[in-house]
Amino acid sequence: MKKKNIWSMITDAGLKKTKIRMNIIDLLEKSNRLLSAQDIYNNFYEKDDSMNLSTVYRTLEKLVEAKIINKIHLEQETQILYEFNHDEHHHFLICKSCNKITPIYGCPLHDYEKELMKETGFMITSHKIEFYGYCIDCQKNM
Amino acid sequence: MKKKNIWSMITDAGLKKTKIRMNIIDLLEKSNRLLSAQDIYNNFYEKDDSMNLSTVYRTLEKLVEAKIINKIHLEQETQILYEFNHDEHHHFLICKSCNKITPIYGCPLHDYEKELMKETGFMITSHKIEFYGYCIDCQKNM
DNA sequence: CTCAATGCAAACCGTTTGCATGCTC
DNA sequence: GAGCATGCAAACGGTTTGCATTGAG
Repeated sequence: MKKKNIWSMITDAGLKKTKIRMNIIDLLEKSNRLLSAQDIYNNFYEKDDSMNLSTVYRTLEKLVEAKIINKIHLEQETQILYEFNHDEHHHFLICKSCNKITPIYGCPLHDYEKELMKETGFMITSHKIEFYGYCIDCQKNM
Repeated sequence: MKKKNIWSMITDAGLKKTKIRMNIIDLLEKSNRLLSAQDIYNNFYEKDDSMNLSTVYRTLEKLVEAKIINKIHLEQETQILYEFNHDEHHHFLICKSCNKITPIYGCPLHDYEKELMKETGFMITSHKIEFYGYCIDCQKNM
């Protein structure tokens, strides 16, 4: 994503433009996998960019509030993971063997939720699905 | 549940029969809500039954392994929760206002999983759904 | 008598917080 | 210059572990 676009995401959210925020958004946007705070910290640390774990956590918190990124809490993961928010509803396939996490777009719950709400009176506003199993590669090695 | 049945669940799992295990299974079986290790500890502590948090954790671990109870990791909960295993597939409705957790039986994902497996090649072995929203009582107070 | 179960204290680990300093607006 | 952002160190909170002791089979 262009630098200019990221800057404007930051200012549109009422946040101050700082190099750290810019870099973290950029990293998440380019990443093809979910990243933990520690992953992000390591990434910059390895490049000799000074970075502080607390700052990473505080930055991630702000970016989640601003809906620039999503916070993902998966059952089997000890760490909280983050992804760039592409504004597309999705869930995850999680391989129990290699831990690879694959997003899947599309969602089967729309009608079911309507039905559930009618039955229970509970007002459903969101949901979360995790699928567990084995990815193609791991199936081959089994 | 009868004491005898609980004793046999323990021995069937190859575990030694101890008062603590018996009591924890009994408590979970009688509880109408999910309990954390701390909840369980408190319950006995309040009754002046000596109890140790490490032991609670170790006992819960064993009982989960033995499939006598289920371990439930919910996104918004800081603590891991436990329930007696009634061997009925279910998910949870979670009220964002009062935090009440309501189990719902029945599941809409069966066909969808088949379809997903065909599309992706991923072998799905289990899944987890959490529904978030507002329970009837909290809707009234809104 | 043996090995699993328990109690206690300390460690663990991801995350959060208090406070002093730096930097954006 | 005001107030948000950052760095550092310490705290936090749920959970786990090491080790000595107890107790079930």
